[in-house]
Amino acid sequence: MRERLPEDFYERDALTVARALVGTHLVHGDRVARIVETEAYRGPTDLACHARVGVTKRTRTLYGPPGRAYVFLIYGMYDCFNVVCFGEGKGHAVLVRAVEPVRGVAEGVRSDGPGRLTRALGITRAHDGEDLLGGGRIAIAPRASRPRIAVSARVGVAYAGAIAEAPWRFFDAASAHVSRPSPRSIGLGLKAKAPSESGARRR
DNA sequence: CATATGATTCCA
DNA sequence: GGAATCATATGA
Repeated sequence: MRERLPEDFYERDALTVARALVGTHLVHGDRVARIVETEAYRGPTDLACHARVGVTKRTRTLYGPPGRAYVFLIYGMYDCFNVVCFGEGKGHAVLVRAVEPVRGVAEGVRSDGPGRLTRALGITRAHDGEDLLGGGRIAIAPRASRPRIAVSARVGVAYAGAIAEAPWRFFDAASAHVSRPSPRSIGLGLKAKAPSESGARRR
């Protein structure tokens, strides 16, 4: 069996884990793919995170122990794969948004995008709560080398307000399998301004 | 019980 | 630009 990331890898803030996961390998059975894009979701105070509604049937896994898969259905038709992190009760998780096929994925099958990658790897809601640390079907193996990592705001969470602009998305700057082209490189200090959000709102 | 909506993708 | 499609959350 391939080496797995240890428990303490996941026992850190989602922001740290999200960055560290870029370049690692996601394994499901004989299918292997390299993670090239992630996003951090940081618990109840993060208005884009499912943890904002507290512990419910759906968020039970999210609020559970680190190192487990949190898989949920989105838009009635796609499964999103996340890794629970930080600590039990924290509600932190990292969404894997894109992978590049390494082995066992049919030619021509796309795996850029959270819905596409679960389909390509055969991951479904049936895997929700699976332990990634033990001998389960899904594993994450350490990366061999450190990719050049770019940063941007998260995708598809505009409803969450100002926190949607936080630079909590990480991706391999050299990968051709990222779910969408590098937005502006906000990693270089040039931050795009959201006109509607600037002067108007205050809470 | 009724209704709104989303960490998306695909098609026109 | 808009539809597809359904579990979850929220309010009556």
